[in-house]
Amino acid sequence: MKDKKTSFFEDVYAVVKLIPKGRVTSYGAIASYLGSKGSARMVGWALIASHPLTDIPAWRVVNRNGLLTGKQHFENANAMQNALESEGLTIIDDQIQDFEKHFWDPAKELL
DNA sequence: AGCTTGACGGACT
DNA sequence: TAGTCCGCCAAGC
Repeated sequence: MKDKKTSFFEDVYAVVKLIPKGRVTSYGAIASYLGSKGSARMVGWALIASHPLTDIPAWRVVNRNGLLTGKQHFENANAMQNALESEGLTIIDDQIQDFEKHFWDPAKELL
């Protein structure tokens, strides 16, 4: 469709919504899956716009270090960590433990 | 119309 | 190994 209005955002939302419970992914992984690898910032920017949507489990998206860098953008920084722990994850000092074990790569899992 | 910032990531020193 | 710089793309000022 010429209406390529398919904003980078909508694409990000679709992937984030597909993240299974108890799993997490990184901005770069999503960006790479979308084809805009290198523009991980855009993914984060899109998630900011996803705030009012509340249908986007943005808390399942962290940086490649498994660090909750974006918790600051949530209404309550504790909400992000709490949500992840509620899904069976362990977070210490805003860092996900065994992050690689819970890592969910759309380019592989979603494929 | 141009500069700065920003939920990142990778490369370089 | 750790610290620093540059690059990506869009929005705000």
